[in-house]
Amino acid sequence: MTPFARGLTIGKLAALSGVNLETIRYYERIALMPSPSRTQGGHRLYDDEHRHRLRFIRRGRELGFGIEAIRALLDLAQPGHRACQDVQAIAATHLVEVRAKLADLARLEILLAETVNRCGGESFNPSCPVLEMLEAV
Amino acid sequence: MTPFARGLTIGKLAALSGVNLETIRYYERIALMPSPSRTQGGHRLYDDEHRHRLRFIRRGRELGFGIEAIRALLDLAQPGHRACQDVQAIAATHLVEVRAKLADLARLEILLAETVNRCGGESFNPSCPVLEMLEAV
DNA sequence: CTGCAACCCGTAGCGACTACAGGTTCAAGA
DNA sequence: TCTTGAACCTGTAGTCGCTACGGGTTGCAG
Repeated sequence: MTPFARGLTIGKLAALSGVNLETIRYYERIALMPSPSRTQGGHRLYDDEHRHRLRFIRRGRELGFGIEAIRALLDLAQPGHRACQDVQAIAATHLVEVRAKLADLARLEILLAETVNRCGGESFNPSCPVLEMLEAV
Repeated sequence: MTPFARGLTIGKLAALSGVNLETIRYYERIALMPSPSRTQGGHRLYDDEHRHRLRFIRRGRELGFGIEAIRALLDLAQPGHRACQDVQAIAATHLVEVRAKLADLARLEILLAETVNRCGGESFNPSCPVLEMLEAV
């Protein structure tokens, strides 16, 4: 009946945040998450600030940002020196990369779909279009 | 003036195939490429069969197949037991994965583009849409 | 025959986790 | 109060597909 439910265990935080328990420890090891306080026995105890930060990280990962980008974004999100322009620069750079990957993957999909299709088509094909593509001179 | 230009060095093979020299050695280590013959001094010497196989592997990688898939495809491409149906199954599975990634990335692109756009828009925005997205409750 | 580019091997690093192994702590039920 | 066993701890190694390095050897052209 404590008024403030302080002190989430790592397991609870993991369940609550949707981030794997081992990933949380990993984030601490690479100093993306700060070291939380501990029980006398050494178990980690997290508070709301940790939860917010972890949620920020998870969202960043979902948006495809790399760890270092997220580290930078977390810095830029500090109250006091919130720099929207810098944030936008990071996001814009990331967007360019996402679009490049998207284009690559789209090209791949077309090529692959077309080749697989020629395999399963109705017409008689004695050889294998997929192997032909891989073996073509 | 040897009639058969046998015995490509690994460097020549790398240049010729567009596969990194160290990658070729890596493929040998994981037994994706067979061990070639050697000079007396121990330098690798490749022949046409190696070149064909490496080209097959490179094409497979360009199509996004994983190493184990390529290993399976190489087996299925053996003259004697060429199994188009099995090949097609591997390719179809891969296509499903490619499409899943493509869909993920497309969703991501839309979300990211929309958010970044709200940053750079003409309208006055005192806060940062990117940070807002990352911090949203 | 010298010099140096190309090769050799083995190992470690990348990114972002994930999966152990082998031990300790916590908390709920008896 | 004691016991059980789930949850936690640390540290290390594995994943994928390479890439890079260090320190040594070989090959070939001048």
